[in-house]
Order: sequence, then structure tokens, then C-alpha cells
Amino acid sequence: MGEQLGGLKRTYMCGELTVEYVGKSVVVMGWVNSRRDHGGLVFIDLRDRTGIVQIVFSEQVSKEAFEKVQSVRSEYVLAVEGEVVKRLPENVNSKIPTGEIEIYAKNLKILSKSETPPFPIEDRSNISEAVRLKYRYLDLRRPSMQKNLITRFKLTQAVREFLNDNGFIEIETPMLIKSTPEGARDYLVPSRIYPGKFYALPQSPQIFKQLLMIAGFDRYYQIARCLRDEDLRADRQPEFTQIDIEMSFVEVEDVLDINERMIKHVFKKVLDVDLDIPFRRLSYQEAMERFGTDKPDLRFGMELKDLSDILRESEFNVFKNALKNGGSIRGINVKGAALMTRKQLDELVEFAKNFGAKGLLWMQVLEGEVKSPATKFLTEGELNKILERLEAEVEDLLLIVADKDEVVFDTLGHLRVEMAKRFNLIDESKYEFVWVVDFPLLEYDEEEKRYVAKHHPFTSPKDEDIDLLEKEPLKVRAKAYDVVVNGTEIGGGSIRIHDTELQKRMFKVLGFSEEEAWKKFGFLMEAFKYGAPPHGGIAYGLDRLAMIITGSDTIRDVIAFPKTQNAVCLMTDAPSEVSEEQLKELHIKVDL
RNA sequence: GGCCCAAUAGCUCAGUUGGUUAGAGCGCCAGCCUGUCACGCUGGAGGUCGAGGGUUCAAGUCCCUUUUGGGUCGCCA
Repeated sequence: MGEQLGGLKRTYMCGELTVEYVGKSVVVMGWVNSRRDHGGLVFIDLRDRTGIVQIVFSEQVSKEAFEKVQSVRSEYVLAVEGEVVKRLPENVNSKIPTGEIEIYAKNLKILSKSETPPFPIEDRSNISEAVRLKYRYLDLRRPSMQKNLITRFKLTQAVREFLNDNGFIEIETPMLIKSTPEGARDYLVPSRIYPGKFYALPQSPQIFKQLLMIAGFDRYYQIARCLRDEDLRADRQPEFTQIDIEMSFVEVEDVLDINERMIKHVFKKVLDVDLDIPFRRLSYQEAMERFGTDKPDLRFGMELKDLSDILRESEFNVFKNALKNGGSIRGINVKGAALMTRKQLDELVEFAKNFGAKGLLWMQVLEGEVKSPATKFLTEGELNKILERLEAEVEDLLLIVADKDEVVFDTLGHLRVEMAKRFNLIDESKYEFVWVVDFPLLEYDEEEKRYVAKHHPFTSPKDEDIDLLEKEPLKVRAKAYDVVVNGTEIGGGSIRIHDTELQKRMFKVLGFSEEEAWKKFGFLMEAFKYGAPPHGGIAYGLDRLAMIITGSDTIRDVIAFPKTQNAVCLMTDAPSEVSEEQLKELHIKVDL
């Protein structure tokens, strides 16, 4: 059994001891990072969240402590009382901040023993995700994970600081809410009191924040947990956190402006990075045409170029069909990549097919010739114009896709990023922010055979496009915006509809009958009747933002207890079966 | 739901064309060591090769099924 503290007080954290403390009697507490036993002399590196300090045990200092330390092993929890001593110059460890001093141990308490941990508690070993998640509390003991969670904390502090100073009020909204159509699959919670009825867990506080605006809170924020029952990715967890913000009496520019200032504040506070504001702005249309995506990575060029006009008269069937079907022909220029092998090129074609492209046309621009499966189908004039349009030079690789616009953009957009990664074109030290604005309000859902909201059904159309709502729904642009950094969408929002009539028209376009709309969103429509201010806001993916700021590859590394790709918690084994009694109480029969 | 990668000692991995008793580094255990800090030296323990089935004289290795972890497309307003 471990010893009790017995009144012993910690006086310093391990990482804060420096030469300034030489001569002081101190008490430190922490975990054994490592033990180096030299027989007559034992070194222990003691670790807490602030760092590591070396403790020296020898018979001369304390026979009792020296004898006690013989049994100490990795990850034992110790309290050490001793004197801070300056190390001899030849013994200084310049790799750690406390490396100029050490503690001569006079008194040792073994507060807790530890079995040998399943993996070493250090940053340099890369342990499989499964083992890390099963022993998450040990994984979180590693310095890099501690740093990540502390950075995340600083991030939320900086956000709160800014919003508090700018008149925003933090308000909580319910977790047990009404299930509404549209959007992601809900997590459901059965009601015990009302057999057969369910609450939903919120996908976001969207409707509640709008109701808070109607209630007159004017500026609201919340760091809110959101839940969506959809398939996971490196940057998606079933539960995640949003920085949720809403403001009254504002237009698009007002929202963008205050958010730029907030992001600038946060980056300064957390990373000491000075961002230039205002951020660049791109319309959705322009983002798609130049980068093939609505979340462009602006740290490098390689922009898409439209070749349709050049190939208008082409006899090549691939081009002809694409244009005939209302599509386009576009390409990118991968500088200096011409010398790829045939196998690598074939792999690129396969890569392109992932995004629905039927093929990918490559052109190797070589000294005096262009190697490509397409050259024989092109006139010399066409070829030269393509080279000119893509600013091709010797050793460049041109990649061309002809298809529906949607497929062309998606394929080239992904190829652009993939090639930039392969050829190391990305400056990792940069933060390239951009607002993508003027999103389409609606898109057509082939499965459901109806229009669906691209953002959400409360998003306001642009004033000048309102009249197109019924006539040409796909042409209506929204007062919606996303903030993108380095190719990752970290936040998005919109100015909302605050008018009952317009909201009704919107529901109608979405294919809801009056009754349906009223049944699902009646409380909101009702609220609109009593004086709704113009309002809008934004929501950030806090986890993604933390991922960017810490330079992590996955949001799991900035979440204390994440789930696997199959939405399982390996530590607690959730989800799990529940007792018959629990099910009975909820009037639920499991049908497997 | 589709596609791709991985699974061998506690951890990270190697294991050739199917062929003797499955290896390495780290960790662990024991002994030695008063200046290490990825301590060192000597010795030792440790394996259901993810699981099931098949082919074969013989399977970690080939085939099928399956489970788990990861990546990705669909999906995620």
C-alpha cells in the first residue's frame, strides 16, 4: 500500500525549479519518468505536468531514502523532500529546463506503486491508436498530449476573453431536445415518462441560439457539445465541441469583422502569431473554379484553369461528351513533376477515379515534345493553347479532367492537394485564412428527389436573389460564410431568416407542407411572430481549431477521451448492453 | 455501404521461394556499478504469429471468412 501524505505539502512543481532555487529545501511530487541505478547512487527523473527534475539518492544524503528508493520503478508516485543543488558544469543536462540543478533527496515517500505500464510514457515512441485509447489515462500522461490539452484550454480561454470583452453573454442550452428533420442523424434518448417518445441530443444549439436572439440577448456564445450519429474521420468524432456564436442587428460583414478580430486575438494569445486582417474573401463560385473546393488551401498555387473554350471544337470523344453534357474541361499544372513513372501516373488515374472521374489525362511536358495519351487526338493549335493556358514549361506535368463540373472540381481539387503534399509545396509554418462567401442556398438531393439546404433551413437568401427562390432555386445565393484555414473548414455560419413569411417560403421550397413545417418547427415560427431581430452568427469546430493550432493530424489528439472510427470508447467499452430492467422501464424491445 | 493499409513478445518491428527449435531493439526480472540523464556491463524470463476454416507431407508465410485499429469515398445542414 502507498504511504499517506501525512501533512507533507508540495512546495514546487518539477518543471519550475532552476538555479534560482539553489540551496532551498523543497518538496516535489510526481511520477517516476525514469530510474538510473548506479549502485551507490540512484538518479530518479520525477515528472509532473510542468516537466522533469532529477532527484539524486545516495547514502551520504539519507541512508533511509536511499534504501527506500531501491524498490522504486517507473511510474511510481513519489513525494520527495530535499535540497536543490547546482550541478557541476560537466553534469549539466542542457536538454531540459531544470538541467542545471538537481534535488538531493533527504526524505522519500512512495505514495503509490505502479505496475509496468503497457507502453513507455514518452513522446518519441509512436504507439498504436488502439493501445493508446485503451490506456488513455497513460497516453494523456505523455508530455505532448498534456501540451495539446493545455493549448486547447488556452484557446478556449482566449475565445472567452475576447467574447466577454465584446459584450457576449455565455448561455447554456439543453442537451435533451426535440428531434428535427434535416441535417445529420440524431442520437436519440428514450423518454421513460412518455413511452415511445424520444429526445434527441443536439447536433448544434442552432435553433436555441436563434430563440435567444428573439429573447433579446443580442450577443450570445457558448462552448457547446454537439452530437451527430454519422461515420467518423480523422477530423470527425461523434461528439465534438463548437464555439457557438450569435448576434442581433448585424449583416454578413459585421459577423466576419468581429470574428476576424477574435481569431486574431486567439492566435496572438495562444501562438504569439500576428495575423493580418481582414482575411481574404472568395465567393463559393470563385473558390470552386480556382481551387476545386469550397475549403481551399491557399498556402500554394497550382490553380485550376478552364480549357473548355480551347477544346470547344475538339473531336476527342472524352472532351466532346463532357462539353455536350454541360460539363467542362479543366486542368492543373504540377510544376516539375513530368518525370513520374508510368506506374505512378496510372496510380494518379486511379486516385482520380475515387472522385467519380471516368479518367484523368496527363501530359508530360518534355524537352521538344509532350508525352500524353491525348496528343494524337489534339490539333497542334489546341495543344499549344493548353500549354499556354497552363503556363507549361519543360518538366511540368499537366493533369486534365473532362466531366460534369462537379466531378471536374472535386477531382482536380483533391489532386491539387495530393500533388502539393507529394511534392512538398506546402509551407507548414503559414496560416492562410480565407472567408468563403455566397454559398448556394440549396442543392438538389438525388436520393430524396428534392431541394435541401446547403447550410441549414434557417439561412437567409441574399436580398437580390430572393425572387429566384421559387423560379430557379439552385441559383439562389445564401448569406452564408465559412472560415477556412490551410484547407480546413474551421467554422461556418449565416445570417438567418427572421421573417415568418420568408421562412415559410423556404420550408415550401424544401418540400415541407405547411403542416409538416409547423409540426417540426412550429415553436420557431411562433417565436418569429413576436418580434425577431435580424440576426446571424457562426459556429467553429473547436476540435479542428485546436488540431490546427497544435499541429495535430487528428482531432483525437486534442480530445481527452475520444472514440474510435467505429464510435467505440476502448477504455470504458461504450456502447454496451444494458439490463432488462432498464429496457423495460423505457418500454424498449431490442430487435436484433 | 464501398475501397485501401495494418495486426507476430509488454511496446515498436523484421521474418526471403511454404521447410529445423519464430528473431531484433526497447521494456521487464536478477546481479554488478558514485555522475547518469535514451546510463553501462553480465545473465534471464517472456509467443494462441488477431480469430475460424481450407490447400499442403509441411502454413507466421498461400486461399476463404471474420474481428479489431487506422485512412478514405459515400455520408456529415
